[in-house]
Amino acid sequence: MEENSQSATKQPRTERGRRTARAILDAAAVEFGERGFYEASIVGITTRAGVALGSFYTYFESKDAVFRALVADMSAQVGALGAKAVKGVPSVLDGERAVLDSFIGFARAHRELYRIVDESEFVDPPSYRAHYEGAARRIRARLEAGTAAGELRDGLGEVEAWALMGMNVFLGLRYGVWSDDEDPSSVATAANALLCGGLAR
Amino acid sequence: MEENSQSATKQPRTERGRRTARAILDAAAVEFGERGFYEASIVGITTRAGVALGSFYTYFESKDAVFRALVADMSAQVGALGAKAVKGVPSVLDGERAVLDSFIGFARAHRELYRIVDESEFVDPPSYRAHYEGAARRIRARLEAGTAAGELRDGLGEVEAWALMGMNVFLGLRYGVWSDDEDPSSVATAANALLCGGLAR
Amino acid sequence: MEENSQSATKQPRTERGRRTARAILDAAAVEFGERGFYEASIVGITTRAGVALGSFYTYFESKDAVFRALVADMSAQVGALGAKAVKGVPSVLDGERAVLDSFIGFARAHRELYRIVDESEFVDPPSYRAHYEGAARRIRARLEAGTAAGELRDGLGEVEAWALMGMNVFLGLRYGVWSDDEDPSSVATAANALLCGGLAR
Amino acid sequence: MEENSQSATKQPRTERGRRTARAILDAAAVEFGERGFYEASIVGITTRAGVALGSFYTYFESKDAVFRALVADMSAQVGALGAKAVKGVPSVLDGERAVLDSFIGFARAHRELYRIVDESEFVDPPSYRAHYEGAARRIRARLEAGTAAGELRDGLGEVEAWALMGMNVFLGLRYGVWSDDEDPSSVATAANALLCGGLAR
DNA sequence: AATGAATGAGTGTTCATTCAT
DNA sequence: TATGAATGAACACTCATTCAT
Repeated sequence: MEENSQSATKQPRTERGRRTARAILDAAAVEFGERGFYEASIVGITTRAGVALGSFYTYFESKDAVFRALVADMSAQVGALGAKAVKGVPSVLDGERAVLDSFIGFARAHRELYRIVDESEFVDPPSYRAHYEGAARRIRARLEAGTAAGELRDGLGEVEAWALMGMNVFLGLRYGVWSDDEDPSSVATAANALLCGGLAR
Repeated sequence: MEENSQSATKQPRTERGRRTARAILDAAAVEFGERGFYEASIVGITTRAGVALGSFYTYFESKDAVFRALVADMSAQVGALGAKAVKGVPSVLDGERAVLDSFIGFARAHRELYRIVDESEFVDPPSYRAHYEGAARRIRARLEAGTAAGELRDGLGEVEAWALMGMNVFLGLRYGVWSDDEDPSSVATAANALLCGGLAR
Repeated sequence: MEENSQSATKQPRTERGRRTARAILDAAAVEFGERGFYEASIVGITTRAGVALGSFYTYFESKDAVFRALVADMSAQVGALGAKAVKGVPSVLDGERAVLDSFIGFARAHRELYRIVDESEFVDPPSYRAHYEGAARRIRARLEAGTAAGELRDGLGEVEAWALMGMNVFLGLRYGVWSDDEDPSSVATAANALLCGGLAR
Repeated sequence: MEENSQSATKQPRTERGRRTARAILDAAAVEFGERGFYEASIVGITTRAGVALGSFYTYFESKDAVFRALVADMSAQVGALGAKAVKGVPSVLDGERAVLDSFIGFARAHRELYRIVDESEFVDPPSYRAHYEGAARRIRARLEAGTAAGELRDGLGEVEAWALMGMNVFLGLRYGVWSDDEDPSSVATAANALLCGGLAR
């Protein structure tokens, strides 16, 4: 749980409060990840967190509010992950491979990611849009930097960013969440070949 | 609504029954599309369909059952759409462009598509997997045919199919459902350039 | 239960439905009368009515809605009672005595009256105002008719109507609801003497 | 807030404690007056009082207890008000006019009076009875004194006391709490005319 | 086939009260 | 004394599903 989950939460004023709030947020990630937003229940969350039902409402406005906090948090984690992956990699294309590689690994370690982020399309559409528009913006910035640096061709923009994001998301689902038996870096390499030179002979 | 929605439905025996069942299924598509599975209600569906609440259960086992029928139906429509788009197009790459082009148009005309198909990830995971695995299989078959025909390079397989599918899905969301102001064929052309030769200079 | 309780209720379409709705409304009068609005519960009502919890919501929007319906109903009953009491009595002062007499009797027979009408001051102030403003209006009309007929003195208006209403309400509470041991007509006679000639020697 | 609110309160031992207790009691009057007993909350009270939630229980047993303390307090204030109004007025009838006059003024200045006293009918019936039985007793004593003094006729008793009290209560509600646009003394004069000589021509 | 009344399990949320600090 | 975190009982309301007509 990173540090940007303050939205819609009632800030704890003591250390003990901080621990409780954290326990609830972590438990919520597990509960939502396992059962989905609608099947999840507040008692389910508080039971997992080992606190009383009422304590939930000491720290969160509502079921929706924790969910939103969680989406925002995961969104931030994914963003940070990408930034870290490209850090220090001079080639944009290599950087994108690293991004996908680490993303697949992350999806494996956080199988709740898709359950939560994707369900925000139904629970809180603004969160969903914010997540994907933010990710697309970051990818686009990287592509444009690649063009500026002479590594990538001209004219790259939003369409290419969304195409690349779509690739990553589906490969993360298929090879991160749905199965463990492919090596993330082979998948990333294969996808990267497409980015580098396309599919044509 | 196409004709393959028999799964989990109780087949009507009279013409009147057929009309009622159809009215309910169409209404369900609207209700689920507008409100999502969990917010949708059976009364909402029957009210839209102009029939009594009880009539719903004359034709469908349960709320889940209509939903599954709907997903299967849309999945089939999308499949048929792709098949139609590539029909008679000799080049695989051109075919893929046509697929994306028509898919964006379809998403615009059927904004409920994503609301329904994507939500099956939470409502009925098998439907969701079936939808995407089926689509990936069809794309893969086309790519392999391209390789066999000498148009595409060797070694294309599942990864490329999923990458391509992810591109299409996200471009359909971004340029089909979320906004109308780009020309589908320009989007398809830009994405196709990526497929043809990648992003590198 | 009189016939003006349609407000905020979902009208039953069958005879069976009508019976159920009536049973719920009657049970609500008992429950609210015994426990007060806030201590009363919907299960308490439906249990008394011998129907399932859900059936409550088939006929009433909410807990507030039944309560409002009940207040309106009782208000109408009290109004009708007064009209009936003065009917055919030529003297206004005699009529007012008859009104109080029958009102005390009514309060005895319907001990829930005060619990319900008075609590509307807190649950639904508009209902409360409507009840008392309506009653005051009717009393005032009778007083003015008395003046016009030469029986009562000039200048009688709202103040006298409210004064008279206050008397009746408190005597109804004291001698109707709180104790049975005074004869309603003696009370009414004593109060009427005050109306006729005041308290002075 | 007068000084007789000790019932069911835990007496503060320090000056600081006394201030806190007073702040809470005053805040409770406002909270109950604005929101009614059931909608009022302890946090609402402590927030208004500017103290921590827990401090409430340092000075009061329970929510009911503050409420009872408040009712007792207001009851005493109203009683004192009446005593003061008749003080030094030789005529009982003039005294009663003065009582009503000052009572309407008091109701204007303390709009929470009715909200609190009347709601005790539902929250704590003994408080309610005590309030009205006490007031009736005092009125009755004044009337009997009037009879003894030869100013009022014989046979005045409980019925007349309750009648008079009912008048006052409803006129206080109508012209004190619900509207400001009548002059309290005109209202009191009109009501007094009724007491003096009745309504007949 | 069609209708709509009846059912009751399920759950989010509130809030008085307790208690460790 | 003062604080505010923790507790959990209680309840209104929803809605999928059943079933008598």
